[in-house]
Amino acid sequence: MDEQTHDRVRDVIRSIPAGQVATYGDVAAVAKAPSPRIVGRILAEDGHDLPWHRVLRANGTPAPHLADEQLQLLRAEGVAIMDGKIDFAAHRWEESPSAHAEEDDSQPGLF
DNA sequence: AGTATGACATGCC
DNA sequence: GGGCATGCCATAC
Repeated sequence: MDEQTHDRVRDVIRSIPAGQVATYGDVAAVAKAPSPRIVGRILAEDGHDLPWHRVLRANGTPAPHLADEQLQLLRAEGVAIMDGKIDFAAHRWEESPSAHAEEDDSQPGLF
């Protein structure tokens, strides 16, 4: 598996500031993951150390089993919850790939 | 070794 | 608005 993608996804999620949220698709896009599914899988595998609660679905609603924890954690960070759903318009994390811009092509040391 | 599934997203009908 | 199919990778059986 690609450690780079794996690491990038974790890095991106860690880059999400408190009080803001992002969708799997956004994280996948910023982390340059081949598919948003990878993001969900990485969270399930190695996301225990990451603010996984800041990652939501495109609908603004987390997974059914996690939704309860999600909403509480997010609300604790100051996120506005609209009837069990996150207010995207108010807390959508601005994908700033350039902000942490790692090398994308790069063969480190191969230059 | 192959099939099914999972913290998903997107396109089409 | 809801259901079906596809892309992708790892784990479980």
